[in-house]
Amino acid sequence: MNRNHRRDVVAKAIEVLDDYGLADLTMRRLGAELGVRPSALYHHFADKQTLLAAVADELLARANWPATGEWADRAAAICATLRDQLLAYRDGAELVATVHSFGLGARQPYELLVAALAEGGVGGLAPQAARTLLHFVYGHAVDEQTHLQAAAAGAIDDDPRESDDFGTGLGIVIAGIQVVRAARQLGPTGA
Amino acid sequence: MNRNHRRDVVAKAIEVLDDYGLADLTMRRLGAELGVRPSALYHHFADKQTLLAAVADELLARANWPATGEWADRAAAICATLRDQLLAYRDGAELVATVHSFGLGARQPYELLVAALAEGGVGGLAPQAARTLLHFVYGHAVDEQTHLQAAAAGAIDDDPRESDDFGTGLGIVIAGIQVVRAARQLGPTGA
DNA sequence: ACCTGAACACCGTTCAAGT
DNA sequence: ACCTGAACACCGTTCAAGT
Repeated sequence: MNRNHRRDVVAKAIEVLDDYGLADLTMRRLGAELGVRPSALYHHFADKQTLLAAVADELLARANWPATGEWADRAAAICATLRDQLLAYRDGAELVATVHSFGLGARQPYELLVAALAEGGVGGLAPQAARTLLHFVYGHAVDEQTHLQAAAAGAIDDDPRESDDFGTGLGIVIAGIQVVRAARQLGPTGA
Repeated sequence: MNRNHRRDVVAKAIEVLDDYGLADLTMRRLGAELGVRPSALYHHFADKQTLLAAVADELLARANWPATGEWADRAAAICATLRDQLLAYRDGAELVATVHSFGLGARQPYELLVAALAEGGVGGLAPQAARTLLHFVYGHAVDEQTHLQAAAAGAIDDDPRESDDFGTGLGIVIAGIQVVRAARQLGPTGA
C-alpha cells in the first residue's frame, strides 16, 4: 500500500468522474478508490472545492490548445477545443463550469482567449468578449451533455438538434465581437 | 396549525432562499420553517429538483416582462429584465441557472426571446439565438452574483468591473444576431 | 509526510400509518 | 388531502493520534 501524492488523487478523481459521474465523485468514494480514509484527502486539499478545481485544471491541461491563426479563427478554435474537451469526460462540462463559476481554477481558456483577442485588436474589450465566449461554451456544453447523457440512458425523445448547433451560436458571438471591434477602431462615440 | 398547499411551500421556499441562500434551502430546513416534517414535502413535490423548478418558475413569474418594441431592443430588454430578476434574490442566478440546466422549468425567458426574435425576422435561427442570449445572461449573472455576495461578505478585493459590463457583453451577442439575420436575408450561401 | 479512527452535524428519500 | 414517525443510506469536515 503505497502512499498517495496530490497528483495521484487528481488522476483517480478523473477516473471516478468519468466512470461514475460527478454525483458519485464524493470524498468518501474517492478515498475508497484510493484505499484510504476520506479524512486522508484533507492532507492534500483544503476542501472538496479545491480538489474539484485541481481536477478541472488537469482536465483542461490535457487538451491540445491551438496557438496560431488569425485572431477570430483562433478564438473560435479555442472555443471548439474547450467544448470537445468538456464533452470528452462524463459530466466534464458541469464540473468545469461549476469550478469556473466559483472562481477557483479553470482559468486557462480565459487566458488563451484574452491573448488571442488582444492580438486581434479587440483591445480593452477583450476581457468582456472572452467571458461572453466562455459563457456561451459552458452553457451550451452543459446543455448538450445533459441531453446526450439523457439520450444514452434511454430517455423518451432524442430531440435531435440542428446539425451544427454549436457552430451557429459560436458564429453569433464571434460576429458580434467583430462588430464591436470595428466600432472601437472607428472611434468609441457610443461609450 | 393549518395545512400547507403547494403554493405555500413555494412561497416559503423563496423566503428561505432569499434569507439564508441556496445551500440552506434543504428539504429539512424548509419543512421546519413550515412547521412540518421533511417527508410532508413529498406530498407536494416528487423530489427536490421538481420543487426547485417550481421555485424558479415563481421567481421568474414575478418579473415585469417587456412585450413591445423593435425586436432587438425587446430582446435586449428581456435579457436585462431577466438579469435584474436573478439578482433580486439571494442566489437567484444560481438557482434559476441550475433549474434551466437540468431541463425542468425556467422556460418563460426562452419562450419570450424566441417570440421576439421570430417576429424580428431571425426565423429558423431564433432558437439558437435565444439560447445564446440565455447562456450569456445566466453565466454573467452567476458570475456577478458570486462577486457581489463575496464582496458583501467582506472579501479581500472588490475587483470592480467595467461600468456596464453586462451591457457590453449583451451588445456583442445582439450585434452577432443582427449579423446572422442579415446574412440569412441575403440568402444562406454559407450553410 | 501521509494516514487512521472516531466523531459531529448534517443530507434526500421512502413508506406504513395516522387524521 | 396532508401529515407523522421512523428508518435507510448516505454526505463534508475536523482532529487527536499513529507511523
